[in-house]
Amino acid sequence: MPVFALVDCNNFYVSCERVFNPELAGKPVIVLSNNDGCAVARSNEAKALGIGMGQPFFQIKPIVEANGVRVFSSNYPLYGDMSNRVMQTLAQFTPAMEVYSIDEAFLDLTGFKSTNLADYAREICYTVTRDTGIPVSIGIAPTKTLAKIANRIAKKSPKADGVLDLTSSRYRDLALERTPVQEVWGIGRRLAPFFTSRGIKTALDLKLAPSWLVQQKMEINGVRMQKELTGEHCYPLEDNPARRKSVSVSRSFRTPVTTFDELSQALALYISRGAEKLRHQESFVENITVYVMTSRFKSQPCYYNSKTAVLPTSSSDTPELIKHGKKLLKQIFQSGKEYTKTGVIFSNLVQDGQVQFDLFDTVNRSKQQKLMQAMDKINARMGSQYLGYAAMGLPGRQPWKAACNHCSPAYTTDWNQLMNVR
DNA sequence: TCTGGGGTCCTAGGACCC
DNA sequence: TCTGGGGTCCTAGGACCC
Repeated sequence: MPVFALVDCNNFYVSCERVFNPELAGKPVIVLSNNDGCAVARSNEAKALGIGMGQPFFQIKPIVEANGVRVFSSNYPLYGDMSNRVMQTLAQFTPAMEVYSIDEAFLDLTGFKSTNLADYAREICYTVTRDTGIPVSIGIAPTKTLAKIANRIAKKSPKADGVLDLTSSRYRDLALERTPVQEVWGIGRRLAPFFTSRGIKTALDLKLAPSWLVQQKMEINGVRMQKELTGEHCYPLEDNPARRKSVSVSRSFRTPVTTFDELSQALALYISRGAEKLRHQESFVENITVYVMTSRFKSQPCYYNSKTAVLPTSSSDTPELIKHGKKLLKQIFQSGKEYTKTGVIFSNLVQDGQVQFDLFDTVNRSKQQKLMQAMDKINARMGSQYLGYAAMGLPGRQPWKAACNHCSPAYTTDWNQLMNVR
């Protein structure tokens, strides 16, 4: 029987802020999404005040002000770096692991029979907190879906106190009974009402539900989910992450943008970020999609338009991609609209050596690549955007740039922002 | 006034081919 | 009057995840 341990950081972004700001302990804290839009991480104290996941900041402002909730803009360089530290610590405890997201990892504990798994998990929790400052919870089970459920209870139940082992089938059904169906991994906001309206309200109900019903609604994924709930594993540990199959970059604007020039500057910046990601994983893009949109929350209908181009020769060259992107943007830009967002999606990625060359290509591609390598090197050392293209507009003169009114310092990734200890 | 961003997988259906 | 069958490939859209 395989054994999976799902390790999940508690209120991860908030915990990262607390590491460098210990006076936040015990206080309500939230971290906002990009552009200071929504609450995407909440301390337990903030949850207790009724602040929901993904709630717009302007809606919760009264609660924030009345209770002295500490607010942070999201600081992804910091969270990314803290995540790496947590993952490195976890790697010491298992022969194989899958980094599932910025704050979660599946550990393969198959064959750790001689060990008391719950004790071992507590040791992991202790070590991660000691070495990184981040508190974690652990759920253990023979399938990933059950490990997710175990983790959720480990986090919530005072009795479990951060660790729950469901490898023995004895308490499994009890755990499933205590798990609302919408909390099951793979049941989202569409499927949940479908099942609850048919009397399938808990994970246990879902496990026992007629398989034809689940299969009819969810196809192959429903079959797998029911099997996983019974303890038969269908999803293996993916310990060798493949390259991304697509790369996208988009941001909401601080205030709506109306001119082509500003829209085009923002797009150029996002394309250059995306091209960096491509080069980082040594991919070249074949299909480039550009889109624009206006607000979804206004009385007039939202305008959304996108256009895709197939490049004659796949590329990861920033200026070349900007040129293509601008051409696409021209085709979908309509004046008189208040744009709130633009973005680029790179799809059909190929690797070096698979690039299909255009017979009539006149570009010196190896020279191009050397230039990009040099630029990436300089930016890695001097800070991103140290070298950029004029097409992005000048730093300090990009009024569309997202709001970040509550940002903490990049404590661990920028020499100029190290912590001062007095 | 103010509502995030980046991914994956799956399927249906159309285009096209023999 | 009456017009096949079986593939593949691609795309758009829908669902989910964090």
